[in-house]
Amino acid sequence: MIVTRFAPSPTGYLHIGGLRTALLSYLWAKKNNGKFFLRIEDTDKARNSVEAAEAIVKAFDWLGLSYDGEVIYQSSRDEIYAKYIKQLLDEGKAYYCYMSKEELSELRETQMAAKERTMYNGKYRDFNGTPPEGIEPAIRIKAPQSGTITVKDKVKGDVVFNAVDILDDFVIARADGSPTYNFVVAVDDALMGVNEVIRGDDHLSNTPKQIIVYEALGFTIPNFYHVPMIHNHEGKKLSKRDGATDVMEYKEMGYTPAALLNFLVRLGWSHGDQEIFSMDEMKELFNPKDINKSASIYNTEKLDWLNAHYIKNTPNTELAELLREYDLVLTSHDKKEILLDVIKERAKTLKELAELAKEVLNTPTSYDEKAVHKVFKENAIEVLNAFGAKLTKAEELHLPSDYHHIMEEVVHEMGIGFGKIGQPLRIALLGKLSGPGLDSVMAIIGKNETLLRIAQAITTHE
RNA sequence: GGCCCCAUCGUCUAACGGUUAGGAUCUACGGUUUUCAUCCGUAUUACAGGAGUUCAAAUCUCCUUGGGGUCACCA
Repeated sequence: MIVTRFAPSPTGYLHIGGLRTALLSYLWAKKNNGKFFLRIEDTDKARNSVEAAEAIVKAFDWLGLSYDGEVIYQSSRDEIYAKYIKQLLDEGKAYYCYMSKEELSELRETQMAAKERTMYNGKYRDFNGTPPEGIEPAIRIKAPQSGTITVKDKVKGDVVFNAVDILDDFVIARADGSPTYNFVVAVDDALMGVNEVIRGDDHLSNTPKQIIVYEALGFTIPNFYHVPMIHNHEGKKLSKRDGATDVMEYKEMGYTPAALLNFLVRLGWSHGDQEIFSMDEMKELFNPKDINKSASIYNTEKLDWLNAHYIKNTPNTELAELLREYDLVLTSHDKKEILLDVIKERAKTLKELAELAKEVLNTPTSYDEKAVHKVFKENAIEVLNAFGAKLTKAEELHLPSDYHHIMEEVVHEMGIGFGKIGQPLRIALLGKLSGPGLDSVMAIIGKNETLLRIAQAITTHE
C-alpha cells in the first residue's frame, strides 16, 4: 500500500509551495487507494503556534483535501522519540555531548577562519571520562565518517554524497531533551508506514542525515521524490514578499479550489497536452515519476485563465452558493439563471462575478462621462422615449427575447441602426458602454426597473 | 566558499537519437457580438555556449557559463 504524508511546520499559513507537495502526495496516495497523513512538525516550541496548525487544516477543508485519521502532532509524541533515543544510546549509536554553546561557536569560528567546513569535531564521540560540571548535554548520533550515502531519488535519480563532505555527528536531542527535525522525521515516517516521501527538493541535502537515522534504527528507507521548488520572478525561492503565497488569500480573491489545484498540478508536471484536469482526472493520471527536475517560476496568468474556465463551467446553483461569500444573495430562480448565464462568461474570479452581478442589479448612480458625451447627441433621447413608451404598453415580458422584439420594433419604425438604440439604452441601464446583452439585462431587472432607469437617464441628460 | 540540484518560446510545458521543435498561457491582429466579454482564426517568440559519441543530438558524455538549494541544540 502506498502511504504518503504532508508534514508542514506550523510557523504560518499554508504556503502555495507547501500546497503543491501536499497535493502531489495526496494524489499519489488516492490514486493507489493508499493513505495520506497530515503531520504537524512542531518540535520547536519557540516557533510553532496552534493558530498556524489550525490555519493549515482550514485550508485543507476549503480545498477539499482530506487526510486519513487524525492530524498528528509531533509535540504529542515525545515518549516515542525518547524511547528511540534511549535505544540508540544503549546501543552505543548515539552519545551525550557536553560541549557548551560557547565552545561550539568557538570551534565554528576557528574552522571558518581556516576556511574549513564547519562541523562538530567529535570531541565526545568516545568520551568516557567525567562530564564537565553544569552542562546539560545534547545527544548526538554517530554518523559515518567515511564512505558515501546514496539517496535513491525517484525524481532526480541517484544522488551520491560523500560522508566527509556533508556529515558530522549531528544533534538528535537538544539539551532540554527535545528531539530535532532530522531525527523525528525519520522516526515518524517509519512508524507511520510512510513509504513514499514527496517533498520539496530543499530537503534533498537533509536526506542523508535522515538515512543515517533510518539505518541506525533498522527502519526501511522509503522512496523519495524531491520535487523542484517554485521560484519567484527573480528566480529565487518563493517567499512572503512575492505577493499572494497564503493559500487562503486565493479564496478571498475569488479563486476556486478546482482552478488552484489544477494550476498547481501543472507546475512541474504534465500529461501530454492536457491543461484541464478535474480532481478525478488528476487522481487517475498523476504519477510522481513524471515530475520535472527543474524549478518553475510562479506566474498566475494561467491561473486566471483556469479560474475563468472553471467559473464558466460551474452550474449556476453552485455559483449562487459560492457568491454568498462575496456578499451577494440571489433569490429568484429564473433571474438567477439568466443573470449568471450572462455574467459567468466575463469574470476571471468569483469576486469579479459578484461585482458584475451588482452592476446589473443596482440602478446606476453615475454615468461614464465620456460615453455620455459620445452617445447623447442627435436623437438619443427621442429613441429612449420611444422605447420607453413601447415598453410601458407591453405585457407578458419575461424572456430576453421579449425585450429584444421591442428594441427591434423601435429600430424598424424609426429607421435607425441597432447601435442608435443600443448605446443610449446601455448607458441608461448600466451607466457605461460595456456589459452584458441589454435584452438579458432588462429581463433580469424587469419592466419597472428598466423604465425607471430610462427615466432617470433622460432627466439626467436632457 | 564546500556539497548537491537544475538549464526548450516572456511564463507553464511536449519531445524520451530521426518532427517544418508541438500545445497552453500571455501579447498583437482579424472574425463573431449594437458594446464589452466569451468563442473562433492568424501571427510573433525557444533547444544557454563549446567540444565530443553517432549516418543522425534539444535528447547521450564531458567542459564552460548561468541559476537555484543547502550547510544550526530551525523545520
